[in-house]
Amino acid sequence: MAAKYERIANELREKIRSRELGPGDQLPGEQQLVADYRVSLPVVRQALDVLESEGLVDRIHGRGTYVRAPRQRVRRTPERYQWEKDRVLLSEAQRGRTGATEKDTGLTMSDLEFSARYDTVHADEDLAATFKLPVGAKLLRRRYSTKSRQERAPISAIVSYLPYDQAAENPALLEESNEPWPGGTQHQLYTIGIELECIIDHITTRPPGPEEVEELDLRPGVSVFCLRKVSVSTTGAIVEVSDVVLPGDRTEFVYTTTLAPWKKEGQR
Amino acid sequence: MAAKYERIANELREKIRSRELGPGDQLPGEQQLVADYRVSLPVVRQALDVLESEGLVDRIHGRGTYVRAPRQRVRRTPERYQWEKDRVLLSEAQRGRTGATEKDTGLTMSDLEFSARYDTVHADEDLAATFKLPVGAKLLRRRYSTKSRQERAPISAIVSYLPYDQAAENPALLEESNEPWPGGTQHQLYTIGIELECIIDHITTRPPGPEEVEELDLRPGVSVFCLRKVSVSTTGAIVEVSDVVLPGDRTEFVYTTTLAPWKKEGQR
DNA sequence: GAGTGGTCTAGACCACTGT
DNA sequence: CAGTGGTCTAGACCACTCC
Repeated sequence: MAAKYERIANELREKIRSRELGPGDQLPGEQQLVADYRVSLPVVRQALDVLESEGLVDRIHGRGTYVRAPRQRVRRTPERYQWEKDRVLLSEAQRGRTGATEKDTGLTMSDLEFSARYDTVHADEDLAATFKLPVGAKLLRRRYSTKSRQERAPISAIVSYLPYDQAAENPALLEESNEPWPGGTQHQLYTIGIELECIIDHITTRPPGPEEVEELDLRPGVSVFCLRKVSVSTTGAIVEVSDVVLPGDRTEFVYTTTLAPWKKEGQR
Repeated sequence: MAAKYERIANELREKIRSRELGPGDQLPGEQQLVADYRVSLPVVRQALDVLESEGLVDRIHGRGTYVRAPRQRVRRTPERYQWEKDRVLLSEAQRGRTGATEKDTGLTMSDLEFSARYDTVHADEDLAATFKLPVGAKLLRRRYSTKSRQERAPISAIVSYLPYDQAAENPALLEESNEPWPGGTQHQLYTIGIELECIIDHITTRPPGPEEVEELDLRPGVSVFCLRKVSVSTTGAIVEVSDVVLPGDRTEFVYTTTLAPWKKEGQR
């Protein structure tokens, strides 16, 4: 009852799972499969479409179809937030020496190409709800892009929002030409008297749009992580919201929850 | 230079993004598009394949192609871990009354269909590294499935691993017939003298296999979240590892990181 | 039954990668 | 150059949904 393309996909998938075809191995050519299974070319291609969308194979034009190897994931932990906060109180020279991206990647400042674009937008329903501001509230939008100079590997694309009136308290914060700001956003907030109490991470996943496939160099079938970072000040106000899009096959989030001890004895 | 199917996909995508076609709206039929764009049927279908894999449209056999509406996401926060820990010290009657799944969903015990299967496996490289045990170490594997009795909606599929020798200290823990255990895993660990110090969540995403598409009722293009939960006892030992697979379009993780205050004054 | 999407054939021609 | 995947045509027939 199963469709022919499903049968072919199933058999090839089984060979991959059983390691008969290991990572990096080449699959039979399309014409070979046409002959093996006595079907037409589009059917074979449809079967390979399935495997590609499951992330099992890579198709390389002019070379062949290969079993995809799992990718090395970059770990992202919330420890960076405390690290960033502690850095705010250092001298400007110390703050300028290195940023959070360098800490993550181990690259130095000179390896990185950094760009920032500022503009103002009005809060849509979603942002308004997150900020607990009315729809249409004026926001400063800051878009950051960091790339490695060597490889054309894009490291991250970040969109950050600040309530406009809050940012305007220090006019220097409205100028994109001041980027990269030594000490980052937490230091920028510090210049207008804001200390962060906590940061709330919201993690979702979704398929990428075509721009993101281009930008993040994603293979077919790979989803992206969306991290929405909500920063809360010690006064309880929501002072920044930022959205980070990360490649789903190269990222891992790690969060540790410490539990309060039982009051009474509980050991045997 | 763009392929015909890409042009069609781009135009339709633009209509969806601009809200000219809103969630739930029907797209033109395939034959209609064939006529509109003067291309063959497979080209139109290829364009729709693209939009489907981007999660923008649903294709319903015999009815039509519709703009997909975003799904309501279920929030998952680590507060449940503390809640589970506190519950361990309650009486058996109190523990039996409700479990973590009910807390999440608001459903009652009688609405839920619970099943558990136990067996033993040997640690592969991945599990061995997580447990910090040698490869091949004996593990008790416990697979849980919880479904709502009304809808055929599967709520979660969980695989949990315990070091076998550790679990064997209380023979009752080796019997799947004792499930559902009042008070859950943390109470089970309590019976062998283990108190949890912290739980470490590792979050990744990947495309689903065909079984998961079936099991979780996933639409094409939707990835799954994989949550690996590592439980550490107060003695520093890794006492449980569990893997949870969640639908990527219906799940959101929320983690709050509280930051230590600056020692000196930092307000203006 | 009318309308819709799902599968399949048999072939053509183009574009990219390697030697 | 040979070998490989990428795009496309012009049809045929089946399967599902709704009236």
